[in-house]
Amino acid sequence: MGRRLSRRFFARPATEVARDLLGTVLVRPTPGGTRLAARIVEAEAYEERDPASHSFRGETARNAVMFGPPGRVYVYFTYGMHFCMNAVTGAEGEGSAVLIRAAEPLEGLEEMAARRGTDLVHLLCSGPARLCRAFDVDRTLNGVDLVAPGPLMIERGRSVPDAEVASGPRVGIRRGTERHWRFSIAGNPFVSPGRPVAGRAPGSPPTG
DNA sequence: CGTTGGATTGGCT
DNA sequence: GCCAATCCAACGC
Repeated sequence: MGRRLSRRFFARPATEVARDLLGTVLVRPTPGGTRLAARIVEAEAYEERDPASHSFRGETARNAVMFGPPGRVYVYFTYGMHFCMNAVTGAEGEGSAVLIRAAEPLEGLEEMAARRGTDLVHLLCSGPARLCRAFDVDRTLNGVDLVAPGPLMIERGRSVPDAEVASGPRVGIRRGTERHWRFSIAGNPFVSPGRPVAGRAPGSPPTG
């Protein structure tokens, strides 16, 4: 069992937290008694004054957790069927967070596979909604503290050197595409496939 | 109060 | 490559 990240780790700008979350370990003791764990390989930063962020137009019932203390999980529902999870960052009162997009399964793969309906390891947690599905994360976990013992935590892992960090435009957004706030471990096979971002020049290189 | 479209995914052409 | 699935927050009237 690793050591949990500190509150101070999350009390920084989302861009720094997103980059530093690479290599850390998402841990989920499930109600059934299994421990699920996966190493984060891809994350995106969303700041308050960021047209792509849910917090851009101020606090609402949906995004309230984003404006709360750092280190909690903000879970949202989208496309009528999917959940995605974020780690809240920055100071309390500031609406910023990091979307956790993909992870490399480490423990509890059998349970993840059952929940995901596939045995293919590279499809278990490679995508924000896939990750939530594999980890049984839904809106009932919204607001859970990631730095305290509980149903969802993030623990220290092997740190990832700058040379292994890739960055590029965030996935699936229409505004704020000029901010290259998607961070991933370069070449890691568990990074999500994503989708091309509108407005990119034809033939521009992949963003890793 | 009605409309719109989304930080996605998987299945089909 | 295209599109349906399926809910609901945000926004406009």
